[in-house]
Amino acid sequence: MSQSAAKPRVTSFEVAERAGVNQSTVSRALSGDPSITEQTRERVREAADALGYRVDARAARLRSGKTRTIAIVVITRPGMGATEINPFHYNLLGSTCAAASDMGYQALVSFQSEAGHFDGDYVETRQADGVVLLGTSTNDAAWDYHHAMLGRADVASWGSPFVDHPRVDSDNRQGARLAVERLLAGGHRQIAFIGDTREIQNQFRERYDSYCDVMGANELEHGPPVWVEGKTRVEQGRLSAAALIDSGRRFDGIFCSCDAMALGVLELLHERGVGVPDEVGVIGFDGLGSGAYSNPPLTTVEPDFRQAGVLLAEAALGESDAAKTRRVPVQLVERESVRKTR
Amino acid sequence: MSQSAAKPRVTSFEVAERAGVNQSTVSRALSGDPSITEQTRERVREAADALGYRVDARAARLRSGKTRTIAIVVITRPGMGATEINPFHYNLLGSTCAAASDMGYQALVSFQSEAGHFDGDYVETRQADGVVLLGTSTNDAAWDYHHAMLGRADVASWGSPFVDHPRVDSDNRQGARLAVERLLAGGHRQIAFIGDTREIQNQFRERYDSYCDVMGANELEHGPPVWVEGKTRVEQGRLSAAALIDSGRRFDGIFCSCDAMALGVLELLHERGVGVPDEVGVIGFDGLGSGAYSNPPLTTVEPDFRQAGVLLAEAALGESDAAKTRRVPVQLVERESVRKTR
DNA sequence: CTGAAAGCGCTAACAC
DNA sequence: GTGTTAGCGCTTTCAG
Repeated sequence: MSQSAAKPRVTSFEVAERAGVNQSTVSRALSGDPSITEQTRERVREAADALGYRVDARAARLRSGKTRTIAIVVITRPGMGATEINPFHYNLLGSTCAAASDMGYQALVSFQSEAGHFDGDYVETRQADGVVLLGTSTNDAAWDYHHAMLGRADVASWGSPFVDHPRVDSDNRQGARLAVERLLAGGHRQIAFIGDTREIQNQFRERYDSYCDVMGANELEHGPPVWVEGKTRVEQGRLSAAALIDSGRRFDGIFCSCDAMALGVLELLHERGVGVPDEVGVIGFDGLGSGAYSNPPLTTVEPDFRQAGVLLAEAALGESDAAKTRRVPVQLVERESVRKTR
Repeated sequence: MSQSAAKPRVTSFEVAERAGVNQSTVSRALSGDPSITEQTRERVREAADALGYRVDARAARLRSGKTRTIAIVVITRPGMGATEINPFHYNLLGSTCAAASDMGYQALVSFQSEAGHFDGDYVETRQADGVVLLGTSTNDAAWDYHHAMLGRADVASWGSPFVDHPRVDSDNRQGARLAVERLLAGGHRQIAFIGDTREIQNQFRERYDSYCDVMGANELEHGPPVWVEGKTRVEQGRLSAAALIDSGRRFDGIFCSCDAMALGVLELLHERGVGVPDEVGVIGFDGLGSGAYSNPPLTTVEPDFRQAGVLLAEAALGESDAAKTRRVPVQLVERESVRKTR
């Protein structure tokens, strides 16, 4: 069929020869160096087009010392398929890629779940100028592996289970406030918090603390966090809701620490014949798309993903003060799992 | 604080000196060349560790002529945020990244929506060995831009609106068969098809054709495809379902060309007081996670995403016959939008 | 089994 | 404004 000869790569030298200029002039002309005459640049361009020449990015980067690339590692759990990854993390991934692109950077992405395949040395090996870590906080081996780099100026992260380093995160306190106040506005008074607040779950603890504050400010009692272990967040939500009901504790509202759990809560409430939002109002956190189709559609607190991507990319590229935690603004997404305000 | 001097990069020459060997020996030792004595390799390794040496990937790739990278471009629509991207495409993206990783490749990912930012020249610029194109088929400008590369041996795609090239796709005929036969098994007889079957929508037309075949084989009448334009697939589903009801045509089952539309269909049916699955059975296509939380949970046809990723990566790397369309096996995911079989 | 030498294709000082 | 000259850091013949 075709010739078995290796593709004869066209180099800048050939372009130079055809355009009748020096090779370095080709480089300058094509990279937009202003000191090149428009006329020369045009001649070079023509020669390049005629030859089908394209700059070899590897050589350009080696010589220039730059990578113009940002690495994004998404932590998942062993055995987890692409469909089981939390959509929240996909959103973060998409936003970070977009932000990187806007900043003129490429995105090298890697899904990591198992020991032996962990890798965060993108900067050391000169593959990227910075790295963004995100994904499930429930893969200890993965986070342990990456722990050491979490303080670096060229590393940004979202959702790390550690508390000893700066990060990018939702404005959890404000989000919880929005949620609880909305529940109150709907006439819900006995509001329970469902979520894991162990020390390492910093985000959830911040949401819980803020929930307690808002309840207190309204002279209402807050309860202890309700949380039952389960394989997935959805299952944790189901189990927690069941435990809450079975505990006999009275409640007419639930603030869930995340949407995936809220979806499980909604399922269980439905199965137990508890009406939402009439008997019990429910609000989640994360802005999951699935919540728009749940029964009933889930009211939730959504972070500004675009902004999240920007902050993550900037932090990884050292364009912001990496020494402090950055907060992403949140907003309430009204759907139908809370009673209407009058 | 720290010294303002540029980071003094450690090279293989310094490692060589410390280990008392030649620079080329360092390269061989570290790359696992079997001709190096275990003893020498160990000495080199120690020196490298002591100096914090890491191979510069840019230099290694330039010299070796390889990239060990696959580019993945996800086509979206202008103005679309990360949360609005169809989860189906995220799943495909995740699977392709995973497959690439398993094959020893990196993944360079790029979300593209607007003219001026389109780019598919990853192979020409030696940034990747192949490219995978996926995403929404409803961005003409983007696909027109990429059209020319769709036939290449180093390019694979999913969901292109063009019909003049091989691709990777679900086994649409088999999927439609599974769906319709399941509806039939649930006692649904008057089954309508909702979806866009214009020529360029090859996937949907295949699903429609297969639906017709199965209906015919069961001596049942098939109807014309029902489809109403709308901004999003969900809206299209809502509008189409409304149109179907308003047409007065009798139906007790709906096979939807995709889950996003099915979710809209479910919403509208609920609003109109039509019971699912008792009065009308509904099945979608794509295996969207959101379907698990819809009202009722949506029975659907799901492609094997893992396999999809493998086929896409292989096709992009020329490891399979790029000249022919590859089919990804599908399976029925039973949820609750169809009547139980007896 | 290891050393010597070449050079991947480009960018960037430095000349003129 | 353009040419000359190095050399980025590595892999890979080719010797021995």
